[in-house]
Amino acid sequence: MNIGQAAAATGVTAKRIRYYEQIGLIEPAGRTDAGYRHFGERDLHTLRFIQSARRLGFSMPKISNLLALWRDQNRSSADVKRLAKEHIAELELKIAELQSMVDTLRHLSHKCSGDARPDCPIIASFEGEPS
Amino acid sequence: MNIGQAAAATGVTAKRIRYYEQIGLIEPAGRTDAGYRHFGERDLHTLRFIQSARRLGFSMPKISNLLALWRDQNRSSADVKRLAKEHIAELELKIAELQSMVDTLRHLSHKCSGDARPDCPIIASFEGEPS
DNA sequence: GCTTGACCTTCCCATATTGGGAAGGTTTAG
DNA sequence: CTAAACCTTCCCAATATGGGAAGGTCAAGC
Repeated sequence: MNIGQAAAATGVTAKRIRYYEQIGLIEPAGRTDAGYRHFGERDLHTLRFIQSARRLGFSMPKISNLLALWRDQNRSSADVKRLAKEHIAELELKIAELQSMVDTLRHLSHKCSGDARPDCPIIASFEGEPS
Repeated sequence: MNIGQAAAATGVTAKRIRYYEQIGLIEPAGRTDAGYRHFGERDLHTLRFIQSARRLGFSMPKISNLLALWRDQNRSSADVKRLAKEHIAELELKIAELQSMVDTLRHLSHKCSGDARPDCPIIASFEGEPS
């Protein structure tokens, strides 16, 4: 199976597969005599694993950790759970930051008449002291 | 006032001030005979404006729009409010994505025993069909 | 007046994670 | 055999910023 077929089978684009190989996230794929990469079931499995983790917002280094645990038959589920909890904490921190922005903007927006006049508390707040 | 003092006065690093000038977000600063940039109150005001908008998560192109409205005495507050609302919508979309990740991870994490055994629903879910 | 340290300048490189595309080789179907 | 559809590597792009090098300038102390 060549890279295009592997991409179609896993949802990971060919570009990304090459990139993952380049940064060492995955093992270099085997090559045909002509230099084409070829992928087996095991490779597809790994790519699907990466795709799943990526959808949950894990960064490349974290995915690398998860892959290592995945391959480690002697892992403890506690290790996996810890990584997951750390990631949850980071996501929630980010959410809180974004929510704080939304709250501020909603508040300002609520006070803005939104008509043809130029006066606007949103713009005005940007002029004020850096809070 | 030179760039270091302007940075201290506004919270925008010297590096960022130069970058903002380079991409055309702000007007090129005046120069001394020796080539040093110098900044006046008006410049500081602009930098503080940018800093405020940045803290609310606006991207550079959006800040550019906001600056244009700020300088436009004939703006309508409706225009500002529209930009704000669009930005709120984007932030909330991002929040929803992150929250969805958190929910999934919490669910998986809840089912993970987190002990010394290797079995882990989190890892297992990454192996499954790409949902 | 000179030295020294703290500034300033521009230029290049790096980040993380892709996507786009060019130039050129390979495979496959007709 | 040809044409299309692949594949390869390499370079450039994006965001918004930081780091650092090489070199010029300014201000303070001696």
